[in-house]
Amino acid sequence: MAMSPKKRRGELFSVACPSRQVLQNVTSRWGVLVLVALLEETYRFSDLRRKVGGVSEKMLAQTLQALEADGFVLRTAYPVVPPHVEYSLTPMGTEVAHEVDSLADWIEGNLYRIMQQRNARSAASAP
Amino acid sequence: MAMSPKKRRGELFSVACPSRQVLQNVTSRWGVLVLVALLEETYRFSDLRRKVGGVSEKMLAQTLQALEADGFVLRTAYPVVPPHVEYSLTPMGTEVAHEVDSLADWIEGNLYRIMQQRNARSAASAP
DNA sequence: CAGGATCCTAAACGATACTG
DNA sequence: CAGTATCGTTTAGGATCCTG
Repeated sequence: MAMSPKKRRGELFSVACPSRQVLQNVTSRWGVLVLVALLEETYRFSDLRRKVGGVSEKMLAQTLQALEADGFVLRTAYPVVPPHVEYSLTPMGTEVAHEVDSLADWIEGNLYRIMQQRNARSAASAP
Repeated sequence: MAMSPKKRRGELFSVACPSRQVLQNVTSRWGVLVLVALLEETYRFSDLRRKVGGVSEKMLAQTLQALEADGFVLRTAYPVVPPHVEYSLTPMGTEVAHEVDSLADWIEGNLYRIMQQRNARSAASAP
């Protein structure tokens, strides 16, 4: 793991930075959930759809394709009938997934705190 | 700080999980950039708008309000004319921002790898 | 300067139906 | 089963004008 003594960021704030698209794929509404789910285990399409509550077929397919194109998700299709397709994380995908997982973890772990903050504010502005 | 030895997640996959909304605010297109920017320093509205390339007034205001409601961003208005408003991170905001920053860092640091993966795939599917 | 109000377009999203 | 195709709805997002 590289240790940079200095933060060398600035590209991200540029309109044309390619990182932005990747960031969008990874942090999209369903992208986050798919990555976290696949971190636990390999899933078939339908199982993943059941796992990730609320996702439509279309969005799941779309999300998986984007993540696959970025090299984060590996799609393995077994030539049988009926079709059997498995989705898993690539080594690179596992790395991002850990980052995303860490963020999701923080939020879930601090949800109570966040909610209190929220209530405190609405109470203050609505006496 | 609580130390849970086990991963206690699953709520996140539920359609009604409140974490999802917070996650959306934090990982939204502009939310990420705002958090990372404010991690470096405090910004005024217009300066932040210049810093975050491509954001419109409306979206910046909207993003800041969402992050403020979640208790991540502190809005400080000085009663002078013309108006002077500063945005900074709350202690809690600093914590999430570090998570987000870590993710953004990973992506920027691995962008070359990701792009190569992408090119390798499009070359493979288009001979 | 910091936004709110308004209007409008493009994109995201979801439900359903259909196919290999 | 694992999608694709189509359609209608909703939301995100941007441009512009306006005000304290």
